[in-house]
Amino acid sequence: MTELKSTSLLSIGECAKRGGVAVSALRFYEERGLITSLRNTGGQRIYPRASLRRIAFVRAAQAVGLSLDEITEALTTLPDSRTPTVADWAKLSANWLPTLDARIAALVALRDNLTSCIGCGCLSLKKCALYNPQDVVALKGNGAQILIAQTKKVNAG
Amino acid sequence: MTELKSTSLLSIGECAKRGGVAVSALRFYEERGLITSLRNTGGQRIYPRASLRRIAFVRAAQAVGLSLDEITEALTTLPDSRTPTVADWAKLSANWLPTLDARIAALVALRDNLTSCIGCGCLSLKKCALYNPQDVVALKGNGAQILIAQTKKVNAG
DNA sequence: TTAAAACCTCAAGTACACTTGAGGCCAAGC
DNA sequence: GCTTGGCCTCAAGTGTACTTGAGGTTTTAA
Repeated sequence: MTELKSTSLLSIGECAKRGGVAVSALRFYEERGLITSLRNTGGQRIYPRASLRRIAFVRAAQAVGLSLDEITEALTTLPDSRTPTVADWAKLSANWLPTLDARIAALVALRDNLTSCIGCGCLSLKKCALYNPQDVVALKGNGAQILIAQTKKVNAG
Repeated sequence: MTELKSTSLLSIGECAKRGGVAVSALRFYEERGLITSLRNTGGQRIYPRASLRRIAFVRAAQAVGLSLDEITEALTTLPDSRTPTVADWAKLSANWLPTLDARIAALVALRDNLTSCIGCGCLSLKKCALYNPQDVVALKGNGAQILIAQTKKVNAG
């Protein structure tokens, strides 16, 4: 119920609600350097409205499959000295397109392989996605590894 | 090295190599009830060749985005009393198609939204994927949250 | 025969992204 | 003024999916 001001300043609770994240997540993001906050005289966090876009970026980037470390790195390319413009954000987001495309392509390939396997009963064939680990491993390669949670390190041995 | 027999029995190391997983992962899968093993006289695990398909299923299911719990549940529908047939596996895999399709659709939607946002500079609009938390939240819903799950960095060798 | 490689169990550790809890301060409404 | 709820910090806990380590046994190759 805290409106703070009718201006563009938000309390952490308001910011969390509007940003679609938990209050604890905002504190965590700040600790990780993903977002920043100002403080009021009582020491409580206040956020300019522009923070919402930054939060939205973080969430969208997570949906694309980036880790918080990667997102942090991406955010460092934003200007420190001024509020980022639409063009700044667009530039960042454009970087996701190849990743997204790759992720989509990998899933489509898996689906198509499954479909053909199921249709033709070829499950025992080497090229079957179900039988050939390489097909699945390929999904983990450069940029798509998020598809399999906790990818282990590949033992070069 | 370890050929055990030229029959269809595999040591855990062989099984891991052929299945594309780590030895420790096989032990972990067994502990979780995802796979089973026999033992030789010395107490070491041996696997029938059919285990490879089960392992492949687990890995493919992970790529689809299922958790180990979900995979365990799916596997319980397989017959206990006999080695699963191609039809058994095909039936299980067919269940993934809707999930896969949904996952693909969500990513495509995100990509298209980004593309149009970037193209038209609409980043401030309510319907922008970058600005509207709901769009991102939808990607996390039921069964798709793995897309946002942990990314562990792979030291590319 | 013997040394190394592979395997065993059990416990603890790792990584990510948060959440929860304890103990206490600040701000708004009645 | 007082209560209530939001907010604060710091530490510890959660869930997933494994990996790593210690200490010891079995198997295999020379």
